[in-house]
Amino acid sequence: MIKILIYEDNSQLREGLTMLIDGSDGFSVVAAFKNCTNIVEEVAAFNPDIILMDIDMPITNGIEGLKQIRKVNTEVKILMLTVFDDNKNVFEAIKNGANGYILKKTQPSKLLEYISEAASGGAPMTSSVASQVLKMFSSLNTSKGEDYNLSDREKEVLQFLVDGYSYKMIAAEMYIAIDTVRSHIKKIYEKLHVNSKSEAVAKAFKDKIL
Amino acid sequence: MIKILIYEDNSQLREGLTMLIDGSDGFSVVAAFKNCTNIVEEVAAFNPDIILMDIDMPITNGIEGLKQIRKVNTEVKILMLTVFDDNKNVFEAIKNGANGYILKKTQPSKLLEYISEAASGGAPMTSSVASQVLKMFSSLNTSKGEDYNLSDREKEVLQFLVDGYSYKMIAAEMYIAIDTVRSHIKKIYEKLHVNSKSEAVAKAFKDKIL
DNA sequence: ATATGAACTACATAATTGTGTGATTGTATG
DNA sequence: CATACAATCACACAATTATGTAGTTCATAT
Repeated sequence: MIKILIYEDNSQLREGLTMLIDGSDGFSVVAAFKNCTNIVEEVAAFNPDIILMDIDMPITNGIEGLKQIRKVNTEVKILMLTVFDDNKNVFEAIKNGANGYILKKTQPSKLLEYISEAASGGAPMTSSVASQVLKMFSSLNTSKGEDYNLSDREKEVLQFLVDGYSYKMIAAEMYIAIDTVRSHIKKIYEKLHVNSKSEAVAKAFKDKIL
Repeated sequence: MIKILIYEDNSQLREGLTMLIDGSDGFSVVAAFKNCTNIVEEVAAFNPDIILMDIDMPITNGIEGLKQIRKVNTEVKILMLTVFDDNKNVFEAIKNGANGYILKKTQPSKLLEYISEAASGGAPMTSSVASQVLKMFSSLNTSKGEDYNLSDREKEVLQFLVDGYSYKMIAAEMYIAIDTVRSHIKKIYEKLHVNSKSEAVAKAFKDKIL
């Protein structure tokens, strides 16, 4: 028997969900609340397997609720429910350890299926949401491709800059004169089109040089 | 009518898939091949809506096939098919622009559903695969948790540092005296345990402050 | 009510960084 | 062979940054 806890501010939907789920074999709604004000206590008290969490709720929204639970409980599966597959929320939810993200327009039969999947360790997602996730993923990972063709030695120096070394320290580490370090750095700045250490460091991170 | 192209080395499965899909209303298999040696030409010739791509194929594997198509065609939807939801392949496939990732053990009815979803812009995934994707996502993105409790104003200043502003420029942007900027920065350095601009910038990136 | 801390300003000094100009050596590459 | 370029070093000057000490104001929390 899968124990389910529901957070949904719309009372009609809340009751509808409860009836649907409770009326199905193998599923049991242990409680349903209209806000997540006392969510931590409630989760501890009812010890559910799955939480259905509406995102758009007044006072404490679903993302906040998610964060609060995850601070104390990483076990319970949390399915986010929402009307829109809006980019920002999807991202936030995933970052904070949601186990699935489904749209409210999902048909009842599917919903039960999703709950089962989540209970057995899967991550059910409406496919439009999944599509967004994939896009984010591949965009996050694409390197800018920009190539500043730094020489090997210049890359070494840049690495030291990123690691917070002063010119003097770099000179010592590389067994070269401090003026040589200056000279390398001057060249690096030209190639990266910057004119300060911190800009160079920022660019090294942003463009994933090194 | 959704036009489908199949790549699958196992002839039994290839024919099974073809029969299943071709026998369903609204779906049409335009061709099926046992390897992706000439995939670019084939895709150009048949102009399918969806490609079902087996990952585990001899000679040119599915990931390679995927890459080759994506070089010349970003429109066609590509569904990866595999026996295992093995981590590395999932990651590679997503990075290279796959539109979905489903296990071969998926029931036929589901498969058709997945194809439809992909055709309409979704990203169907077996939920166990989705679960992996989410894990990757959150692990890639997990902030170190380190909280340096910078004040709002300090965060603003740090952001300017990251953007390569000098003290003078920051003072101008924030309508405060340069000495105030110094003062904020001193505080920031204390909180981050650094003692130079570039170190602060590096830490801001590394620990995803801001 | 008082203490705490954020935000602000000021002045001074030392250290580091940024920039210009110039030079030598060795290694490729056409 | 000439040219280009990476890597090395040097000197000088200006600008920026780092650090210390010190004070005011305002809001918030104990």
